[in-house]
Amino acid sequence: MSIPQNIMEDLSIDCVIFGFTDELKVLLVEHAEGISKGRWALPGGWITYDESLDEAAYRILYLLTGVENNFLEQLQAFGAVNRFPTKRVVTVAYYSMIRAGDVDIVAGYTASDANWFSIREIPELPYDHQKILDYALTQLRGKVKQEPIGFNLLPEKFTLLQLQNLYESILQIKLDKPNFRRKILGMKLLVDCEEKQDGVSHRAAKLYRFDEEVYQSLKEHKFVLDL
Amino acid sequence: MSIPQNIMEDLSIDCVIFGFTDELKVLLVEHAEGISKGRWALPGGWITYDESLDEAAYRILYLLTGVENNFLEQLQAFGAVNRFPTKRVVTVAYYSMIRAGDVDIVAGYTASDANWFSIREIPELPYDHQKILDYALTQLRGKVKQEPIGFNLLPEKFTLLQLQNLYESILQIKLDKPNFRRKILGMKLLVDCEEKQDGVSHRAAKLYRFDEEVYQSLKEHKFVLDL
DNA sequence: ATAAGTTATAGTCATATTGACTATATGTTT
DNA sequence: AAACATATAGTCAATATGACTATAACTTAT
Repeated sequence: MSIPQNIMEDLSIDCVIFGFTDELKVLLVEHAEGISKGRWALPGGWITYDESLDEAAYRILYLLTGVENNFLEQLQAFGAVNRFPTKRVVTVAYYSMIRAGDVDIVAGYTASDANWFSIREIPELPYDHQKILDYALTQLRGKVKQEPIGFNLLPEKFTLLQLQNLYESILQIKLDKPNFRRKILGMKLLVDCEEKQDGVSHRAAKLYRFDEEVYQSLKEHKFVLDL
Repeated sequence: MSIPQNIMEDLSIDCVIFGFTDELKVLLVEHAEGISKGRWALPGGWITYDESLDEAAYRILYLLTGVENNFLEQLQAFGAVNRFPTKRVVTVAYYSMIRAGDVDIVAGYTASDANWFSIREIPELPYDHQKILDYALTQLRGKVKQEPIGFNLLPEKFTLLQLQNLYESILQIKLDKPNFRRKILGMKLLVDCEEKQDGVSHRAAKLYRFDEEVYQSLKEHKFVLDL
C-alpha cells in the first residue's frame, strides 16, 4: 500500500476507533506533519478517485494504525464551511470497534504515534473532531442497544461480568448483576464455552462466546436489546 | 435564491422526503435536463463552497419543490466509485418528513415536475437512488421507534387511528387497536384537543395533538417507543 | 323510525417481564 | 479455618403485554 497521489481535494475520512480495556477508549494518532503537527486527533486521511468511501476508510485506518479487517461503519459526513482551516473540506466520519488486545497499534504514514485514550480523558482535539467523537458516542450508545455489536470490543471468550462492565461503561449506567445475567442469557445469544476463566483470585466465572449463527436466526424475529 | 455558481465539483446532496396520505409516500422530481432528463429521481443538487451541508440540503429542497422549513436530517454519504456515470461524485443523503397537506409542492430549478409516490410503487431510479431510498426507509423504521418523529407526517390534530395507520404503514405491521391506544396514551405524549373529527360517516374520534413540551420533559427520563 | 354498518373506546384476564432484593455456592487469600 | 470476593440461583410484588370481548356513538340504508 503506497501513499496515494490522485486524491479528491475537498473530501476526507476520519475514524473514531473504540476499544475497551476496563473502560471505553478511543484511538487517537499524533500528527507527524501538517498544520496540526504534534497534536492528537482522530485518525484520518484523503480519499482517492479510485476507491469507495468504505475502501478509503479501511486503507487509512490500516496505514495510520496497522489495524486491519475490522468492524468499520460510516457515521455521517461533517461539512460546516469552516471546519477545516486552510480550505473547504468535507469529512466522512466512520466508527469502528476493535478488540484492543487483538491488534498491535503501529503508528504509520502521517502519524508519529498512536494511543488509546479513556473516553473521560480526551485531549483537546483539532478541527471539529470533538464534535465527531461526541456524535460517534451517541450513535454507539444507540446501536449497542439495538444490535449485539458490543461483542466486537470483547475477547472471543468472556464472562458475564465483563460484558456487564462493557455495557455499563458505554451507557454510563449501573446494572444489577443477577438481572443483567437473566436478561442476557434469556436472549440465547451466548454460547457456554464449557470453560472457566483462570488466574483470578476468586471463584472463576464461566466463559461465554457470542454466537453469530444464533444471532442471525434470532434476527428474523423481532428482538430488542433493552438494558 | 439564485442558482449557485461556485459549486464543489465532486459533492452532491440527495433528499428522501417522506410524506403520508393513507400510506407512506416519497417525493420524487422529474429531471428537466442533464443525463437523466425525463426520469424520476430523488431531489438533489450541488453544494457550493460557502454553505454547509445542511444549508445546501435546505436550499436544494426548497429550489426543487418549494418545501421550506422542515425536519431535515442527514442520513449518510454514499461514495461508490461509479455511482455517478460521468465523473466521480460522492453524495450526501438527507431525509425529511413533511405534512403532505401543509405544503404546495412546486417543481422548480432543474426539476420539471415533482410528485408523491407510494413506497410500494417507486419507478426505476437512476444512479444509486434506490439504495439511498432503501437506507432511508431502514433508518426511518428505526428512528420512528426511538423518537416521536412520526408526528411530523400527521396534521396538527389527529385521531388515534390515524396515528396507528401511520405506524402500520411505516413499519409494515398490523397493530391491535385497543392495545395501541393503551400504549400510546400511557406514554402521556398526546394532549386531548377536546375536539372531535367531523365529516366522517361513523362515530367521530377524539382529536389529539403531540405535545413538544411534554416530550422534552419525558425525554429526561428514559423511554422507548416499543410498538 | 329502525336496523345495519362502522368506528370509538372501555374493560378483562392469563401470562410474561421487570426491578429490587436475598441467599447460597465456589473459589482465593490471610 | 476464617475472611473475602465474586458467581450464580432464586424470590416476589408490581407492571406490562397480547389476545380478546363488550359496549358506545355515530351514519346511512330500508
